[in-house]
Amino acid sequence: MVFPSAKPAVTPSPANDRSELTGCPWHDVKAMLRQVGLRPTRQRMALGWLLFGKGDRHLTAEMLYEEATRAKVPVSLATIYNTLHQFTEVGLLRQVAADGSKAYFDTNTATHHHFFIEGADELLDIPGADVVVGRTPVPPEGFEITRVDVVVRLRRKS
Amino acid sequence: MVFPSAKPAVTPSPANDRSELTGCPWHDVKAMLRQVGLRPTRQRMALGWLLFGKGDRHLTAEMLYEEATRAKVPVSLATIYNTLHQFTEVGLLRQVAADGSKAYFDTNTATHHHFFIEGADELLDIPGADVVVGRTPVPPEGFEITRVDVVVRLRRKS
DNA sequence: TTAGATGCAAATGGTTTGCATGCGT
DNA sequence: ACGCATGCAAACCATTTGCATCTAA
Repeated sequence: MVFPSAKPAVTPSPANDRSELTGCPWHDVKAMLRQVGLRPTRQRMALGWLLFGKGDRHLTAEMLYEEATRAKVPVSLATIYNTLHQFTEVGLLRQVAADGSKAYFDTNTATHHHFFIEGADELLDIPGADVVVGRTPVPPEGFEITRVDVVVRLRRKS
Repeated sequence: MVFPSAKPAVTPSPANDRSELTGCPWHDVKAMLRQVGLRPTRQRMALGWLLFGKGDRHLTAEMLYEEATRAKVPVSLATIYNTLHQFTEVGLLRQVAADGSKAYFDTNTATHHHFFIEGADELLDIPGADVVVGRTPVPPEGFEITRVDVVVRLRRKS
């Protein structure tokens, strides 16, 4: 898995500025794609709609693929991966390495952290500033911090 | 990748109690294996020696495999994986999901966190209590925290 | 002797790639 | 029309599994 988190966004305008959004999903998604410099194609529109149409979500490629299929949107898995990565590069999504085996994509790109439910492999946002990283550690000489990931692993109480 | 972190150790005795260790690597490893209830076989001895013979380390299966090969220790990759997981189950190692693509095994099983150097895919211990998780978040009803993982992602300064 | 350990090779699962075809602009 | 997007299948990589063979107790 490659984290493109350090790459510059395609456009200089902040990808999270959704001020243009009106409430009409199709118009919104098209505007959003234009804003970040991605061609509003059929499948990108549909995936954007699925991803951003219902609040904050944590999805794997496979999940989104099934959802698209269920919604009768014809998309190949390869395109799902492409789209997920492109959206991540422009800052519409954030990739999370919770469990090592698969990549999760979070529609919430604000700074926040996660619960990870072992076994169920489910990812949950930790509300608010519920985890305070007290003192940010000093990086080694010559390095700078790109991100701090906190994953609180959970298991069902016995 | 499956985290066996919730599994009980094979023996009730604390796996990290290395009080029996003397300084002689071979004797030490044998004692360590006996202590956790694992048969001291040729390859487990060799791998234990490679893993614990030189301070705290962060290894992937592939790295350990190459190291063993270089050291003229005949081991198959499958055995490397088996051994790494067994050692983890008994608490001699800790599995870290830094980058999502491969599993790292840390010989330091004490509570601590990591730097992850993007690109180089290198894992470093964050010294001391250099990251303080201020307020541990309240887990959802019915769940308990098994572990808190903090990964500070780094990139070379421009 | 015998349960457990090992090695090999094949199977898996998630993800990526190459290339011919399709579709926005 | 042009060039980026898409779909498909094959390629990839880390990891796991099945099974025959070995080996520590």
